[in-house]
Amino acid sequence: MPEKPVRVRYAPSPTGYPHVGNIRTALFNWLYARHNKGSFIVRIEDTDTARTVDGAVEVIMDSLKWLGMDWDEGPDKPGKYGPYRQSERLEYYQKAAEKLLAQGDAYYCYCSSGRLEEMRSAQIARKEPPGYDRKCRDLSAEERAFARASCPRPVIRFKAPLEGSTSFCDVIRGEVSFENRTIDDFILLKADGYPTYHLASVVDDNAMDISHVMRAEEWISSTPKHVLLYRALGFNAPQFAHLPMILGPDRSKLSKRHGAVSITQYRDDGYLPEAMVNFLALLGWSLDDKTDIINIQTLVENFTLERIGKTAAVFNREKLEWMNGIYIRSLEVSELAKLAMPFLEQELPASVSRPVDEEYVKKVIPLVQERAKTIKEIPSLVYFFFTPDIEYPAELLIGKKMDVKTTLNALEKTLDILKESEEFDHDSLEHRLRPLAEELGLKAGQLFGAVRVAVTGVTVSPPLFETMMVMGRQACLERLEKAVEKLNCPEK
RNA sequence: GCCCCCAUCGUCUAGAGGCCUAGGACAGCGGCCUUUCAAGCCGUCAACAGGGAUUCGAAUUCCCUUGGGGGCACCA
Repeated sequence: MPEKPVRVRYAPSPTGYPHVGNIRTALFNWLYARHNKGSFIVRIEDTDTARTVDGAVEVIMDSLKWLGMDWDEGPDKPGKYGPYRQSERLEYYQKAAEKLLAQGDAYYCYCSSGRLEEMRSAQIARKEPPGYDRKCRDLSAEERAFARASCPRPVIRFKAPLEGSTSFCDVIRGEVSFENRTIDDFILLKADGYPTYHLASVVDDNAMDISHVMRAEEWISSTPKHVLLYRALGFNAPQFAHLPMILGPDRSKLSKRHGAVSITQYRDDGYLPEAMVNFLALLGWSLDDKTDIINIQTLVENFTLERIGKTAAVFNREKLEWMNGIYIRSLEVSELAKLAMPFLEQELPASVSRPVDEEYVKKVIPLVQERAKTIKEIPSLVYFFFTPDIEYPAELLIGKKMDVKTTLNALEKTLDILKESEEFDHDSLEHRLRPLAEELGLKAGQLFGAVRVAVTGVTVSPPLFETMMVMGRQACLERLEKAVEKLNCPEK
């Protein structure tokens, strides 16, 4: 039996920016397509005209591109199954609805949203499951004509079976079964002529020859509706794979109140796409019992549905950070410098002249590469390399078990030594300053601490000698002199 | 309320009846290295939700309970 080619789709609705859950779904679909040399299709589900957000489609596509997911068919890549925006496919849904109407599998419903709302709240008050009471299901011709007069734009509902059960085989969860009496007479076509998700996705997945529907677990309870639709329409249903949910730290469905959930936020926060992909892949999937760092090619080579888990996963930002650090450290210096540029331009103080010198950035970057967890934090780690002046309180110069006198003396001696020679590389600094500490009866850390503050303005910095080297002899001497001044005239 | 799904360290997970004294990773803690901070290395803490059943043997199979999550829109 020849295997059907794998055709999977990512079907976002442009009602906002894609969050990590959506993107993880996209990633699994993409990985599955690439692993099986199949097709990855992007279909825009813009059937909710009221909630559609301008520019959302662009952000969605950008997000996919950023993460390295390419698509074979999509709104900007017409294939033989297009168009790929549901708003441009209304006729298909219309036709399907009419077929169901003609077959007696669907009916017009004239109920006002007001009545529906009242009905629902009454049901909830009575602790009954909310659902349509099927008032319009079996209207006579006269009743229909009468209703039509007051409601010229009826919706079309599916006539769900009242008895029996509907089941399907989920690739991840196995057999899932629902009692038909729990299935509502859901709406197929809305009053505005647009389809609901249920109709549209079934019609399109069929028309586009989708082999596997991979989507989040939240869809599992609407799947029997889809199965019923496939059947009524005479379509073969695809394979279903319901992916485990990604939850917030409070174990509830991810939403805005969980902070950064939009994938673009992570890009803006200085995360690398490689780290993001790696991390997301591990939310609900694993390679084996020990591998955490997996590049995208390895992911493609090894991605199978069998290794997808069933349990919802909490989005663990600390692990993402750790992983991002790993990827930052694996970058070439010039690459990291390039990635850091926009963040430096953005975050460096106004006193730093623009444009920022990329060649200088390349010299600075190696000093923070193993210290940064995100690219965004780089400016705060290196700003003193760029600012014409540094600000810090004089007391900062005085370290543990030090006082004004000893600190002043240490800095003056340091200046003397540094002025003696033009040499300013790591080794020469080391060979001259370390003995100085001993000579002054100070621990290396005490001397270097004072010099560090004098040169950088902070107590935490990259290794001192490398820092001084990159900063240059002239700048260092000037800053040391300023520090001495500060200690001499405390009011300064 | 009804329906569905799920259940291993705080978190992500490995585990398809004996390999489990339950493995890895993040976080935490301790240490080494060290001029600060990191990085790196070493070590440590920490879980099979509970109860039955099947079996010579169960984290792994079945049932119940409990817990968590999701769904129940003219939203997707």
